Amino acid sequence: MPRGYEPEDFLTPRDASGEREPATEQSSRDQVARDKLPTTVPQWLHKTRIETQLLPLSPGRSMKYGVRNSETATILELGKFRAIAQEDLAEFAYGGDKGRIRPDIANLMRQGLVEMKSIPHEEMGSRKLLTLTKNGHRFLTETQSAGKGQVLYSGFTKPREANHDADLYLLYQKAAEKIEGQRGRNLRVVLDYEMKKRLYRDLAKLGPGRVSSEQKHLVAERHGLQVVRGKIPVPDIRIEYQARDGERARVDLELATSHYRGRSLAEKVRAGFSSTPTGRMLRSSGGCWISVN
DNA sequence: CGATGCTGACACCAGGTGTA
DNA sequence: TACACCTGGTGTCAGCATCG
Repeated sequence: MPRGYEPEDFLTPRDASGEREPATEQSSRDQVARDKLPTTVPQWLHKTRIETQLLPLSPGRSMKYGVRNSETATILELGKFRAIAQEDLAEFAYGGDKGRIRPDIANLMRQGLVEMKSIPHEEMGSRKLLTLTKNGHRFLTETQSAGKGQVLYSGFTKPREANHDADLYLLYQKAAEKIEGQRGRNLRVVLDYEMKKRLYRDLAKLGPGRVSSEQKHLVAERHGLQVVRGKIPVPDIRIEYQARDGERARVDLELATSHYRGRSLAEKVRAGFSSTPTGRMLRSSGGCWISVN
């Protein structure tokens, strides 16, 4: 089911110049693919094939890339979440069709746009995670494939963080389903990295030394956050969207992993975040609750 | 009385910003 | 680029309250 962005939100000079394929030329296979594309992918991506040439990162030959619509959608998802488990991507982005995801991933890896690693996992032993490479990041940036203001990430971090990022993708899917059930649209993903970056920048602007409680409250409020016991807890992921009535709305979500201590979780709850069980529990129980701030 | 859950304190780590 | 300083995250231990 396509969800989210309006095509005009993502019009690039290429789109405006009419290079987009006419809808009438869509094959039935493309129609099937459209129905299974990731939830955060703009609809026009279902119809395009991007061929672009990127300047070399270092002196040498420039690289020319040929990427199918479904592949662009896939790297866009990877850019938004930094790391996604291959099986989760197959389930949500390809409707469980592993036969379709394999050639896409192979093509992206062959072109050096995507990287795959087997990351150790506490509960699952290990799992195959995918992430964008630097070239993949440049590809999305220069083709303007992501929406306005959508921050993209590339490269693996530490194993625990990579697993955490991958779990957030599952969490997002659950929440997005609920938001769209309430007629929310134009969903945008904000990870904690981005929120912390903005938050700390504003706190740093207040100058050296101790920040007063009042100043902290003002900064937190500006970012849609709350001060809890002198701290500003940042949610793992924020989903910004357009609510049914047209108003901008957001949902802050926290992934409650097994190592979470009572106090930490209590602070998050006080700060108004929604909580959900670990990735595996998400998969088995489907449990997730959402509160709109 | 023991199990359980919550909380405080502490240490260490990672990531961000500002500055020299 | 290195460093200092800030933040939150994570892990451990211990004390306290509650419950069966």
